[in-house]
Amino acid sequence: MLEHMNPRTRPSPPSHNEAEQRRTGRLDRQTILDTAREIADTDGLRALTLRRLGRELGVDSTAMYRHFRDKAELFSALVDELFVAVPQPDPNGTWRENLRNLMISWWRIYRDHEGLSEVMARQPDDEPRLFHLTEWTVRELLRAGVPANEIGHFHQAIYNHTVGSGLVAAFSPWLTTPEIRDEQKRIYAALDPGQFPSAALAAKSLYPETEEAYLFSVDLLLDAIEARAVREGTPQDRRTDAAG
Amino acid sequence: MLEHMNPRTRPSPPSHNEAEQRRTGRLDRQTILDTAREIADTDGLRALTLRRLGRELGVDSTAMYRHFRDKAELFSALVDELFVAVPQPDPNGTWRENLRNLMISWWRIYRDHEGLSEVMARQPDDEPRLFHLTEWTVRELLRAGVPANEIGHFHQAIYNHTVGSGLVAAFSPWLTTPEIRDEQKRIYAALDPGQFPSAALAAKSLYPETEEAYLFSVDLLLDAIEARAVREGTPQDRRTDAAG
DNA sequence: ACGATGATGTCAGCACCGTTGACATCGGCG
DNA sequence: CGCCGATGTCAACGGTGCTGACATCATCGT
Repeated sequence: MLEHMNPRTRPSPPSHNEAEQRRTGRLDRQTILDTAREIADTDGLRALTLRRLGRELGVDSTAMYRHFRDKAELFSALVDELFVAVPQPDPNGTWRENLRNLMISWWRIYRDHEGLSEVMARQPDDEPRLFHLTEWTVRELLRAGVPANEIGHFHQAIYNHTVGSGLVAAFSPWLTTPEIRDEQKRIYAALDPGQFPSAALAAKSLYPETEEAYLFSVDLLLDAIEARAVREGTPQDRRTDAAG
Repeated sequence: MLEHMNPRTRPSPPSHNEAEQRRTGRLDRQTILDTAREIADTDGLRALTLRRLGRELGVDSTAMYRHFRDKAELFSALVDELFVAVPQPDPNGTWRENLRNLMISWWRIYRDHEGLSEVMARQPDDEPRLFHLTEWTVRELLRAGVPANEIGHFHQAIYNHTVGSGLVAAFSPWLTTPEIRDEQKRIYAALDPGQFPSAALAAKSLYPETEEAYLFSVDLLLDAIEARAVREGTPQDRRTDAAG
């Protein structure tokens, strides 16, 4: 499969001394990744081009090919880095606290890196990072009392809501940028009550602050999970052993 | 603002006779839109280029500029068309039925047009179509008993979940394509139970069928909304008058 | 009937994109 | 010292959205 790599890319030192710096060029996988992330965070995904990256690094636009097979591999490494920001659940926390914290820190990665959210969401689910996220989510669901054979639906609901809300926020400046939110509020307040009575009535409450709204929806979902888990599975909170 | 349009684009006949066909060229806004949607549905968003569109229509790649100011306007018209597929809520239905149907048909648009889902999500919220969707959602929430000043959070939860799940599905072939789903199931079943005990335990239930999983999450969310609405607002189901 | 007019499609070409093959450089090692 | 491999550069390819100049051609007022 990977026996004949791109001869251009010879990424890692052939397991020489590990900590040894490849003092070869001014370029460096990590430097490239840092700059790339900065560009994406600042100016969005479309601005993250190899030419821009090269300009930013004072290097030719094709120099990156010595460190990454192609742009896709660069993206992959980029999001791998981001997901380390999701902390391991606290073994002493309740399942609900842990699930809540998981959903929040996960979502915050999307919020903090809007430009890369699309790339994160497209990253396939067989990466080690995502294995951990799944493991943690499933563990807490089991602790909540969800039967093992129903975990999939609950897990999917959480995944969809978390990643989905992250994507929506990243794609919807009118939900996240305060000035645009205010503008939208004004638009809805000025709606014709004859045509849109309900929206006009609730106009003042529409377009709430982004994180506050997400936290609300997380608690909403956790309420439902709790109710279902109690109804369908073992009600009490169990320790980490999930052998039931 | 629009006083001096792109001289190239002279889109609508100057309100001549309305139903009169502009028998001018072989091209036509509607024909372009149909072909564009077909390309996006078949081969994805990246395949939808002006050159491909022109080739498909037997026309130069720049001919579309006579009917759309630019590609963004074409996209905008494209998604405007798609949202008509969300049917108006049944006045005789309960709020829960109506909200459920709304969330399902909305989501199905994303599922049925994966290639355009990204474009749909980026579409700003001040389009007439979205006004209607907001109006309908808010109306049902009011009927559910949610107080007007808390509608925003509930509405945002529904919007995030619906659009978010649609985006996730569109971005995650490993969740939607049956063969890839099975492959993923196998990967999780073969996980090291020492390292990922919970995930290994629930492996068989992970990666459920896409629509079934979404329906589950919808009911989950509606459960929570119902519980909260009853707790915080007027419990009973009211008729369409939202003047409370 | 006819010529003006304006709508529509075509063409060449711009700047930008990711990517490749050939080349220059340069440092460390035998 | 001299090799050689790793790294960066250069020119170029085919792709993208888009523009200005041009050609065509139906319609309409005279």
